[in-house]
Amino acid sequence: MDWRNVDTSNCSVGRTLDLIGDRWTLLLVRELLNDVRRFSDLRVHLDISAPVLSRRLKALGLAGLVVAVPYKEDGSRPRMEYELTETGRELQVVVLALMQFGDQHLADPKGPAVVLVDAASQQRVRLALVRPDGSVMPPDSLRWRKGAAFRELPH
Amino acid sequence: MDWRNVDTSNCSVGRTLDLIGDRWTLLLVRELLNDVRRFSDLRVHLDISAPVLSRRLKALGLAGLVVAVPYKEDGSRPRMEYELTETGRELQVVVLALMQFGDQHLADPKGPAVVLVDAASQQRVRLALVRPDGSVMPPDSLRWRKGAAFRELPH
DNA sequence: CAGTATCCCATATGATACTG
DNA sequence: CAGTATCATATGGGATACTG
Repeated sequence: MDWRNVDTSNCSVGRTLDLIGDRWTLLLVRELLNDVRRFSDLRVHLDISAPVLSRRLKALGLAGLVVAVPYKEDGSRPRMEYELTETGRELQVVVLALMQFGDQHLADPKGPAVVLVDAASQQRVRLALVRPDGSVMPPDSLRWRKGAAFRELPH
Repeated sequence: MDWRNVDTSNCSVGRTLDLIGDRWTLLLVRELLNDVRRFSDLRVHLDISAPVLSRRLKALGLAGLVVAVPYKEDGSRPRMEYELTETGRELQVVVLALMQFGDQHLADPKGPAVVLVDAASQQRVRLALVRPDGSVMPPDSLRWRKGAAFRELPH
């Protein structure tokens, strides 16, 4: 398959980048994955301006990745907490991929700031390519093939 | 671990986003991973303007992710081909993560345009979290723990 | 044709000031 | 305090015109 003839207007990489390909969204997702849910916590921890945070949350809501759920503390007005939807939580793989690349190639010489572990075994885990039977595949034997919605480039 | 106290200025997610977190770079990496290597091929296939393509290639070169190697066709002046370095090729995991999310949640109802297969077995493959022994872990039992370069947030 | 320099514009961001 | 409206600015992108 010559990739130059693939109609990439239909490619999931580009579609996903349209959704989350700005400087803040994935950092925001990282926070939400780690249960930072309140506007002011997000604002302070990300060091993001309030208007931008507000807009990003709305955009993610519109895309169905985040929902606002009200909570109430004694004596104060109800406020909102923001949490990832099931779909939004699946962005985890993107955040982890960024983290894995950064840890390997841009990291602090001392090592990673954060490591990923399996809650059950406490072993460190990583992203890898796996076959349907669950076996791990070497990254260089990956091939891209035409899928159901494949389109040749017109002309 | 309360993530609100983590000093995220040292986080690999953010560091990687600084490097490739714009709307073009990862699409460019997708092309390079698929052996589209020439300036004009990249320009046409991505539908990107020449100045931007030029700037992105330079930036990626500076970051050590891409190198320009000269080639010569009979009768014409030598030109450049752009290819990913070993480090650059490791961005594959990021591109695949975007693709996997998009295929699952933003895709054409007909299915994915492109599928990933293992060259040896021709089986479809996917990104998953695996333990050191190569066994696959369920995504919801993932935990983030302090790593060697962990820093608490001042104050 | 391969690539770059220049200029212009769209968009994203932050500061500030505001509302409930 | 939780958020939003408004505005100024920075950054990234494209059009055009240029060089070798």
